[in-house]
Amino acid sequence: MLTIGTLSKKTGTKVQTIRYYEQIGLMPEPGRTEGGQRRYDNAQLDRLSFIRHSRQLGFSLDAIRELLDLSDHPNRPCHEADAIARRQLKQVEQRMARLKALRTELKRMVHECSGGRTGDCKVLEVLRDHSECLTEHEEIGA
Amino acid sequence: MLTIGTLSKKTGTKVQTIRYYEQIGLMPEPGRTEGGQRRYDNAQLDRLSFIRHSRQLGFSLDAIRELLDLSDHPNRPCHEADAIARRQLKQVEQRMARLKALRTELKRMVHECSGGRTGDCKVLEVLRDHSECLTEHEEIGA
DNA sequence: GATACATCCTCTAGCCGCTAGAGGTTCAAG
DNA sequence: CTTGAACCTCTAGCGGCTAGAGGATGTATC
Repeated sequence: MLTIGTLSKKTGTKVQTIRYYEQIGLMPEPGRTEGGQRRYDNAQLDRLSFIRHSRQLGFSLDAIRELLDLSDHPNRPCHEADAIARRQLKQVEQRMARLKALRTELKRMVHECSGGRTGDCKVLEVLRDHSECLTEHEEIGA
Repeated sequence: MLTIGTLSKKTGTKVQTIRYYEQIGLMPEPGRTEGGQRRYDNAQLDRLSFIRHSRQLGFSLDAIRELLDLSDHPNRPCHEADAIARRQLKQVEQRMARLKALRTELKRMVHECSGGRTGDCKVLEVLRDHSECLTEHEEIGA
């Protein structure tokens, strides 16, 4: 049986985060000692590893909830899991495309800065005037 | 003089967001009508455009605060603005590198899914077992 | 058995950058 | 003078944690 601290170290998850996952129902309520401290078993270690690994791959907690559910039912068809992963892949690709455009613009800004006064600074000038940009980059979130 | 709604449309910023920027001191307090409604001038329109454009390029509100401050003092040397932009560029490049690794992994997962039962699903298998991954992808945030 | 002290507990509040909604007021057109 | 769109303030919520207060427990050592 593992304490929350041990689980924390083994999975690289902060103690508070583990408790948070329990609170939102992503991790099950573990057993407790007489004094009320949490004790975990290996199934729970595996579950947390799954969650963490999924987070590292960028899945949202909601997506992970679905994936865990699928993982808990090995006889269901797996196209749903596949769909979730494809969705995630698509998102990653969209974000990459956006970042690529941003990088281009930032590089140009930085290269053109001649190191004089802020009044003539190309960086600030570009920020002031979107029409100096080569690309559109409308979306802000994500 | 512009109403907040007009300013909103001109800059593509939601009304609440404009008020939020005022609240956190990023936008100055505008003039008011007798009845208490906000009225903006062109300087404020420019400022908001600057903010929005910077956001589109991924700058944090804190970074934008610095940039605005620099922009307000045209006689200072501009290496600070340059440094902020370089920092931002670096961040973008790091995020791109991370996303690239994620994309590789996700692609592999999706390609290897044979469409059977979840019990044999490659997607779920990879999530269960990090050692099946080709790349490390440790960081979660950002 | 006492003591020390690391780890655990719950609870609340905060981070970023907004966004939504309730409930009420003002402005401008007709 | 009435309508109704747009405005006002205020509070609370999103995701995904993170930090800290203030107190209880567990384990190793004497």
